[in-house]
Amino acid sequence: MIDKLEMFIALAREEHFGRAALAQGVTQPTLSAAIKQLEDQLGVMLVWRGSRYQGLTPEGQRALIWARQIVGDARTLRQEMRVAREGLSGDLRLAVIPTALTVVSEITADFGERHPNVRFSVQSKTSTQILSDLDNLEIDAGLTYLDNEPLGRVTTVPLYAERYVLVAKAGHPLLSGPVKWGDLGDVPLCLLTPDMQNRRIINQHLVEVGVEAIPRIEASSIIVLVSHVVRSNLATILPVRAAEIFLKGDDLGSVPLIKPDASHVVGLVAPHREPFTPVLASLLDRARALSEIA
Amino acid sequence: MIDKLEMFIALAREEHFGRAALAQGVTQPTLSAAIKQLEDQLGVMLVWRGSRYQGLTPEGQRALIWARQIVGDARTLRQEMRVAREGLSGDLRLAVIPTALTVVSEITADFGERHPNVRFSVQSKTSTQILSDLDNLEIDAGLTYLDNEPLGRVTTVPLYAERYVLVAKAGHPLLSGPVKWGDLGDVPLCLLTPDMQNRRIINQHLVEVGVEAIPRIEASSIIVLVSHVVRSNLATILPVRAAEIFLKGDDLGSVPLIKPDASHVVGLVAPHREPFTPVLASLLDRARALSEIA
DNA sequence: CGGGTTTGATAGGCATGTCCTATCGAAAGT
DNA sequence: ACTTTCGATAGGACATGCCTATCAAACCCG
Repeated sequence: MIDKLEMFIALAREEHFGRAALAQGVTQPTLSAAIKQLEDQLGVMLVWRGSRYQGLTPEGQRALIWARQIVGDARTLRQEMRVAREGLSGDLRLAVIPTALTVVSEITADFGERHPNVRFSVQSKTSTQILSDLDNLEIDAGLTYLDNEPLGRVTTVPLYAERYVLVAKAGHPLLSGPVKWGDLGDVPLCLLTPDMQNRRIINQHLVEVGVEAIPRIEASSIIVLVSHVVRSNLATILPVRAAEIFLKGDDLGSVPLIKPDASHVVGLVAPHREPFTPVLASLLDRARALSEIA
Repeated sequence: MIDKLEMFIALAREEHFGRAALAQGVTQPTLSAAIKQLEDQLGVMLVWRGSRYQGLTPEGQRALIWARQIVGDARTLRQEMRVAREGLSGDLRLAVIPTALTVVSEITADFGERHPNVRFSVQSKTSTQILSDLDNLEIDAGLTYLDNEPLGRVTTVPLYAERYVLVAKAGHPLLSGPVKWGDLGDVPLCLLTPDMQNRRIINQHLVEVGVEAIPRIEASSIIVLVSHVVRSNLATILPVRAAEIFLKGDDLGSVPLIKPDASHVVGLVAPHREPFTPVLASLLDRARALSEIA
C-alpha cells in the first residue's frame, strides 16, 4: 500500500508514467499496475485516463494530500528507528535560495560538530521549488524567505534579516557613499532571473521608487553575477550575507543601499509533521540557537 | 507495511499475541511473523521478547505513535474516497460518558437529517476509555468532559456546561428548595462508580465543602441510579441534562444544587488529524452549530 | 496523409511474500 | 509433576509483485 502511494506521488510529480516509474526504480508496467490497484482498492479514479497522462481527478488530488502525509510519516518512522539504532545519522537534504547559500555553512558547521554522522546534501533552488520539493518529500528542509510570499503548512525558524548592498568593481564612482534605490535608474546592472524571489524583491523596491529594472545580464547564480561585475562595469545588488564572501579581496567594493533600508527575513522551513524527527528537531533547535532574530 | 502496523497497534492494545491476532482476523503465527518482519524492516526491537508478552521497548513506544498516525491517515484516506464515491455514508463510532448519553440524540437527530446515509454506533464509556479508544482508532469521536482532566492531542468542540441537581422520590423532604452541597453529609446517596469522571467531579465538590461521600449504592449506569431512587429513599446527584428525561412523570423530583453553582463543560472530542475527513468535519460543524457555548 | 515515435495498457512467467495448519518448547499455574 | 498458556517455528498452498515483450492509440512531422 505505502509503495503504491509512493508511486502515486511520483506520478503526480512527474506527470508521466514512464518517468515516474524510472524515478521509483520500477518499470512502467509495474507503476501502471500499482496505480490501477490503488484505484481499485480505493474504489475511485485517481488519474484521468487517455492515451497519455492527463492530470489527476478531483479525488486524485485529495488522495494526493493524504498520500503525502502517509508516505512522509512512514519515512519519518523508518528514519527515527534508524536514529534509535545508530544515533543521529543519515542524510539531511537541504534546498537553499542562491542568496542564502553562504549561510548554509554556518548551519552545517554548527550541526556537523554535534552530529558528525549526519551528511548534508545542499541544492540551490528557487523559493517556489523549495516549497514544492518540501511537499513532494524531495528535501527535508529549506532555507528561503519567510516574510514575502505565502509558504503553506510548514514550520519556520527565522535566521536573519537580509539587507542589501550595491556591489561594483573597486573604483566605481557610486562606491563613494551610500546609494539610494532611486539612484539606480541609469546604472547598468546584472541581476538574478525573475524566477528568483530575490529578484522579485529587488523589483518591488525599484518600482516603489519609480525605477524600472532592465538589467544587462540576468542569471540564476550569483557567481555569474559577481564574475560579470569583476570583468565589466556592471554593478549588482546583493544581500550583505551573499556579498561578503566576494569582498575579501581589493577588486570589488560595496555600499549600502538606502531609502528604504529594505530588509527581508530568511530562515529555515521544514514540513510541519508532528511529532518532529529527532534529526529535524535537532536541526530546528540549532537554527533557533544560531538565529539573529528573536 | 500498513497491515503490519495495524497488527502492531492491535498487539500494543491487547498486550497479547493471540488476542491481537484474533482482533485482526489473522492467526497467531501470522501476527507473530508480521511483528518480527516489522522489527526487521525497522532494524529495532519493538517488543520485549520472552515466553509471553512483556510490553513495548522504548523504540516500540515511539514507533507506536507513528503507527497510529499512519494507520489513522490511511483509514481516513479510504473513508474519504468512499465518501467521494457514495456521498456521506458509513459508520460513525461514538463513545459517550453516561451522563451525556441523552445529549447524543440531539446530535444524531440533527446530523442524521442532513446525512441520512450515515449510521451511528454509540457506546457508553468512561472518559478515560474514550481518550484511549480515540488513540487506538476504535472510535471516531467522543462526548466527554473538556475542562476537568487533561485530554491529549485532540480537537474539541464545547457543547454545553453541565449543572447539577439532586434527584429524589417525589415528596422527599429535601426537594422543597435548593440544596447546598454542604447539606449532603447525612443524605443517603447512590452515585456513579469512581472510575467515572462525573463521580470524581462530585467527589471534588463534596470534599471542597468538607463532606465525605459514602454512597449506599455505586453503579456505572445512571439507569441503575434512577431505578434505586424510584424504589427507595436514596437520592442521587445528576447533571440537569441527564436528569431531565427521568423527570417527565410525577414520581421523581429535583432541586438545584448550589454553593457552589458547579459547572463543567462537556463537548465533542475527535482525533486531531489534518485535514479533517468530510464526515468528521461535518460532525464538528454541526456540533458547533448546536453548541450552547461560545 | 502516412510512417515513425511516444505513451500507457496488456499478457505471460518467475520470484517473493503472505497466510494458513500443525507442532514445539518454555514458562506459569495448580 | 502435570497441565495449561503463550509465543516461535516449519512446511505448504496461494496471492502478489515485478519483470520482459508486445500491442494499440494518439501524436508528430515532413
